[in-house]
Order: sequence, then structure tokens, then C-alpha cells
Amino acid sequence: MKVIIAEKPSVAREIAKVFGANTKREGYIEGKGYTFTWAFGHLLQLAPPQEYGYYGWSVQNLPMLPQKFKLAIRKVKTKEGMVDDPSVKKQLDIIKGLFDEATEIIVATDAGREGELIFRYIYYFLKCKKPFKRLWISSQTDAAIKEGFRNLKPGTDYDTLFNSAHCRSQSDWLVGMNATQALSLSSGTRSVLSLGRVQTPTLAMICSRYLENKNFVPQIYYQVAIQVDKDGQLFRAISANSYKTKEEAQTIADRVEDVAAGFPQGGHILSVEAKPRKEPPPLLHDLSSLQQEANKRKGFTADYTLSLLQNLYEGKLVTYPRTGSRYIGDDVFATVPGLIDKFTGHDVFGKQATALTTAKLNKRSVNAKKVTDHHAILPTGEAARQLTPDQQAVYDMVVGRMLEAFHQDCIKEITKIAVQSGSKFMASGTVINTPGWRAVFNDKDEEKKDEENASLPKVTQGENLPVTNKAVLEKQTKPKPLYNEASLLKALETAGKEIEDEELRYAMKDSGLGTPATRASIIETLVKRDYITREKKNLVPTETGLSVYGVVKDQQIAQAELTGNWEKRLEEIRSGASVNSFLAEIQQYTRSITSEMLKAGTALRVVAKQI
DNA sequence: GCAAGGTC
Repeated sequence: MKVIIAEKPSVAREIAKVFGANTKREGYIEGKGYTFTWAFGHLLQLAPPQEYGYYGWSVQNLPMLPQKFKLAIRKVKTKEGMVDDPSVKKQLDIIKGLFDEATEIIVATDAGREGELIFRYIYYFLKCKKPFKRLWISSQTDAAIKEGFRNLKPGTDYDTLFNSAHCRSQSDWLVGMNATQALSLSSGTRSVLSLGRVQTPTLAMICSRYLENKNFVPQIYYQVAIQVDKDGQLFRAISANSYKTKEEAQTIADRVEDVAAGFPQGGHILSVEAKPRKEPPPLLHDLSSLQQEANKRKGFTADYTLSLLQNLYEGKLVTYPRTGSRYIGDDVFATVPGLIDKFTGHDVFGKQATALTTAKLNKRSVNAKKVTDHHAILPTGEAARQLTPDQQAVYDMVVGRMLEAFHQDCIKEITKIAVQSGSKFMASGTVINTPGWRAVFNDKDEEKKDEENASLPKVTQGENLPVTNKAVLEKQTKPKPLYNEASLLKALETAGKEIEDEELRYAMKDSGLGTPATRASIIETLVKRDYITREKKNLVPTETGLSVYGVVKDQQIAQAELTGNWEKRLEEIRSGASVNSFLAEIQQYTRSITSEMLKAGTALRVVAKQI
């Protein structure tokens, strides 16, 4: 008997379907001489400190550097404290039973570093010795699964990938556990002051933006506005220059040749420039872009959006949500016309869906090379019923985005008019000629929302028009806004882009800080630690958060570069470099950050007293 | 009591 093990039940079901196996058992499916079982993500994790003899939280134990890491069953919180998750225990027993019977194991966990780790931890924890092969596919269509099974790889091909994954895991444990205990113990506050490779740079971003925003000194400046009348259609033009003092601006306003000053036609049209612009549709959603949209449209937190999506996924209404890709492959694209057909009767999008059934579909989101473990989020086409309003809202964002992504370009005309009236004034406006994808939601164009004169009247160069009003405007420069969940998610994704060191930047190009599956929980961790709070939509640091930021801000652990550095080394390990030299460096760094944090806590104590 | 990673 051959056993196939997937990362999650949905994938096991898909594969079983391709094989025509359909006998459902507790924890697996069987048929045609195969069994198809699954994990639920990481069933095992590196054992906590007490399993190596580090009891309690104590400076004497630090730094904790286990000789050899152990594995432990994933824990769940109960009234009696942390206990082995019973559903995990049960599934592990089922997997063990199947592995014992197996002649061969086929590894079908997700094609990536963590997928490899999920399987290997199970395999080693169960002390299994059976041979295994690797299925390596990036989409779960029937064709891709069949092709993958014709091309199974030897399991040992992925030993170095496992090494890099195991290093990632141990390094996070070493640095996180030790730095957290060191800072918490030395602060003397008896609260948990956690630190980690991902959460601390995230905290640092929120704090540094907050301080920059708070300390921003706005500069006041002045402009002059005039109102011009074209056959009863009014539009506004703003002085081409801005002025430091009100007096300078007033001088410009005094020179305006408006009707009240005795000039019936004092607005001279210097130039009219009208440029058509094509705006391509947005890409399909990955988890992060959808969380950002849901935060902007509905104010949902990243965590809440993920939980809504998980509901929809379990109800088989949307494809796998924790994806980092905004693309689909050609195989999935082939199913899109049928999918669009399912929405021609939709309340809101029916008309646009119908229009798309006869149009040539835009292929901007189709690129198999940019599909990683999972493709972009799509509806499955199953009929949606009895959704809560919030589930419905997120579901509609998925459906709407699909229609947008395959729609035509939006064609706009951007008009700039220069008017001379004493001095030079400018008016600009945007007119949408063909809405294309913008017809789906029919939203206002975000970037132009504040701008007046969305459409400008037709004027011609050389025309003279009456200026019917004028005013001096007082304006001020604005600081960068505080982070909200949408802008923070975006910043986490692109955290690597601002790194100066080219190699580190390159190492982070596909990752950013954290992963799509974990970013929401990172934000929740910072909230739980009382490092940040939500004020309206903004994420604002607390006193505690700012104090911790104060002591770590110049440390490596607070920089995105640390992740870049690790990613570079982990990639080298994947291609065969030594594991031990990297781990030795991590141990050295653990010693140094631990001693720094043991010292740093005293500074925190002073801060705590001052508050 | 603690990391980051995955998922129900």
C-alpha cells in the first residue's frame, strides 16, 4: 500500500479525486490501492525549554542552547494550561498507523520550505524508516496532479531544503526564546516582553512611524485659487507657484483680472493638454492584498479577514486563502470562462459578468512562473448561501476582483489647462472615457478622490473667459500617516525593498517580513503584548511598546535586514552549504543578544518608573 | 509566561 500525505485535508481530497479514490475513513481516504492522508499544517514544533531541563524563567538558564532539539506535539491552551492538541494527537496516530502499513510514502505537502518541514517533522517524530518520494506541484488542477505523479522525485532530493527549514525553525527558537526571557527578566516588570525576528522589526516600524508623525513640524504655505466660467460651467484653477507668506499670495490674488476688478474676460487660456491614459486592471488577490482591501473598505482587521476567508474556504466557496501569489497558471485560466458564467445572475456583478462572457479576457494575472505554493484567490463557483454580512462582503471582494482582473483596461483622459490671469494658474482633471475594469465596483478613483474638477469643460487655447471668484488658500505640509493594518501589511511585504545591501535585498525579494499566513497573527501578538493598540483604524504604540522600541531599536533584532541575512544563508544551505557554520553563528548571536537584553532591561526599569 | 511557522 502506498500512502500519500498532504499538508491539509483539502489537498488530500483533490489528489484522491484524481485517483478515483473515494472511501472516506477517519483521518484519511482510500481506494485503488492508495491511502490519502493529511496534516493540519505544523503538527509538531520544537519542544519548549523545560524539555531540555531549563525549568522556569531564570537568568541562570540563559542563554538556553539545547545540544539537540526535540519535537513536541502542537499545544493548545486550556483551563489547565497548555496541553497536547487532542485533534493533532489523533491525526498523528492515524498517520502512524498508515505509515506502519505502507510500502512507500509519497510526500504531497506544499512545495516549499515549510511544506518540507511539516512532513519531515512528522516522519522523524514517528521514527519512520520507510522510503518516501516527493510530489512537487504548484497547482492542484487534475492535469497538474497527474503530471506531478508521473514525475515523482526521490525524497532525498529535498534533504537540503529540509536542512534550511530546520535551521530557520531552530534559529527563530534560539533568538526569540532567549531574547524574550532576557528582556522580560531584566525589566523586573514580571510581564512578558517578547522579542522575535519578525515581531520586533514590525514593532519598530510602527514606533518609528509614530514618532516621526508626532514630531513632524508642518510648514505653512499659501496658494491662490481662481474660479473660471466656461459658458456657465465653473472650474477651479490653482496658482502654479506656492508662497511662503500670506502677503506674497495676496499680491498674486490682487493681480488677478477677475470680473469684480473690472475685467469681463480676464482668464486667458494659455494651453490645453489632453492625454489619454490606459490603466490596466489590478491583479487577482493574494491574502495580503485582500486583507488590505477589506481593511480599507470595511475596517476589518487582517486577522478577522483571514478568519472570514477560512470560513469561506471550508465552505468550498473560495480557493486556498493563505497564498502569496497574485497569479494563476494557464491550466486554471482555462477554467475562468466557466467560472465567470456562474456569476451572470449575481445581484451586483451580474451585468459585468455577462459583459465578460463575450469579451476577450485580460491575461495580466496569468503567469505560471509567478505561481508559488498556491495560486491567487478565486471563487470556486459553488453557490453561496446563508453567508453572514461580513462573509458576504469578503466573498464579493473575491468575486469582484476576479471580474476586474480579467476585464479590459480603463481608458482615461487626463486634462491640464493653464490659465493666465495676472499670473499663471493650473487646472487638472480626469475623465474616464471607457471604464473597462472600473465598471465592476464603480468606485471613485482613489488617487483622485480629493481632487476637484474630476471633469473639466472643453476649452481651447487662446480663449478668454471670465474669472468669477478668487481666494488665498492656506495649506500645510503633511507628515507620513500613521500605519493602519492595510499600510502595515503592505510595508511588511515590501520590507526588504529599502535594504541598502544589495545581496540582502535580493535574498528578501520574494519574502518580505513574515509570510502571508502569519502576518495577521504577528499584529495580534503585538496587541496581546500591549505593545500597540488600535485607535480608529490606526495602529499606535503604547508606552510599553515605545519603551521596548527604545532599548532595541539599534539592535539587529529590530531590523528587517536580519531576515534578509538569514534568507541568504538559508538559500545557500538549500544549495548545499554547511548547516553547522550557520548554526554556530546563530548561537553566537543568541549569546550576544541575550547579554545585551539582560543589560537593556535595567534601562526599561528606569523608563517604567518615569511613566 | 516566550519565536515563527503552518492550519482547523
